[in-house]
Amino acid sequence: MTEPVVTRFAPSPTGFLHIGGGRTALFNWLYARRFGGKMLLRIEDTDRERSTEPAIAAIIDGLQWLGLDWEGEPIFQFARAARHAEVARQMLAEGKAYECFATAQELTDMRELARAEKRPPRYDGRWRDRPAADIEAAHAAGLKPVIRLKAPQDGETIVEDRVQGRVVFPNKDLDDTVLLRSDGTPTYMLAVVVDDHDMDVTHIVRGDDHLTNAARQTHIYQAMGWRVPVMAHIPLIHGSDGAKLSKRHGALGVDAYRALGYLPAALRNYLVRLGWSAGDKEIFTTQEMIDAFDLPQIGRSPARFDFAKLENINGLYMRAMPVDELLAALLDTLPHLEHGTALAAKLDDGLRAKLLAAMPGLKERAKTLVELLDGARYLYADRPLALEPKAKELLDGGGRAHLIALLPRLEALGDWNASGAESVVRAYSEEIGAKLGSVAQPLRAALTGRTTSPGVFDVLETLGREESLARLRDQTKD
RNA sequence: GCGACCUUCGUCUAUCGGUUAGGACGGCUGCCUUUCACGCAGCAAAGAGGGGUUCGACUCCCCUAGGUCGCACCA
Repeated sequence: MTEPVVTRFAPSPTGFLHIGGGRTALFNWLYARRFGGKMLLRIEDTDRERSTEPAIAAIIDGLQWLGLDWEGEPIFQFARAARHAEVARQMLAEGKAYECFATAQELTDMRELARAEKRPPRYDGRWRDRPAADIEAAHAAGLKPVIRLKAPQDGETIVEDRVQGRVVFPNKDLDDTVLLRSDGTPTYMLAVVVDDHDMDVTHIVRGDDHLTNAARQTHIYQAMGWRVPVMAHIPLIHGSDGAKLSKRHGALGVDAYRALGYLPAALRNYLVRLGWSAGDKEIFTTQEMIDAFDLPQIGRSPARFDFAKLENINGLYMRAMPVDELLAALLDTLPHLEHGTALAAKLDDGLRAKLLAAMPGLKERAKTLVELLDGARYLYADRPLALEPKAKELLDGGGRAHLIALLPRLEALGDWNASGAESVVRAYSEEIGAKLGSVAQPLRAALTGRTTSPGVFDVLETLGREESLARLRDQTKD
């Protein structure tokens, strides 16, 4: 029996949950699910200057919207500062760490000198082996030291990464990491290691921007005699031009994807295939993802974010979704959609029924909820309808005559439904020897104000007799 | 500057020394059709460059180029 898998998602609340973070969370979540373990959420808020409450709320909201849950309450790293300091002091007592009184100015000079000599900027270890007397003197002078790790100076540190492979770092390239600042607060490097250890994290899955940190953190694990968790550093997501992901590329908060009308299940499906694959399979249910997910299938090269593909997958999900569920998803998302309030304000049982009736025709024509909402506008537009320019042209260019001719025939229609309306319109167009399109298009223009919509006969049916005829009369007047 | 990592169609990817290098998105044709979509059928499109190793390299090794990340008392 192996120990249970514990993964964690550990965002710093200095901004919103962006798309790369969302994917990292998804991978952690999937891995935990796959192996019957759990995912923890840790908010890395030790940077008091930049951490904000709204960011914390946005991250939690983003994860929930994406459908990714975590075990227990979120752990706030800052709240554990005393424990982190305790570990630093323990390392100091054990000689695994030392006090360093180098001033900010000294450190800056050190870096500039290194740069001038074309060496990598690195702390030179000037307090590493100072006699006790020097340290006492510095204390006596009222100086506040940082605690630095006494990292190995020779040999190499090996990170056995499950995605990147065996990565070797010469120890001479890694300097003595600061563990505790001079004000007594822990650094990220210390806090992460202590927390991952205390939380019994077995697998660390994070962006490969942390790969070199992994070597430094390995030193801390070794100094404490703790077992190093399995590491998996996944490549970052890039923008469509291969450069760093920017706003323009999709480096938006996940809440922005909700506002753009993407379904969480579709976004998950898109994200899981960015950097991970299982043969040629493209579409996965959540369960299929869980069953197929594992670390070896994660690629080592960065992927570019592609809105077109996301849109395609979202369209696939929308079309596959039962109409009542899709409608529910649309209505739930209304507060987040740009023109959502217009529909929300008019929503009643009648409109709800019309939306549901129109949904089969609507969902074939939309790739996002935004497009779905837009496509549904004719259902609740106020009379007389504002006509789009092309729709107006259609009526002015001879279409109105057809409406005038059709109006009495439609008024005479017994049962008001799509097939009945179709017979009437077809009979008329045959009578006058016109193509069906030449009659159907003006009809559509008058009924929806547009030149594209679901099938006109379906439009007539869902709109109902009164509304349909009224809209036609509106357009025959002038 | 130093270090690490990456490099298959425009994009996401399959391939785990032997394939006509496959799939998906996007693009283009066509079919369907009352519009727009959907759907269906088809077409074009790739191993960064150069050296090795091998009977045989997309696959292994080296170099070059390009890209990304990292090098804080930030996380």
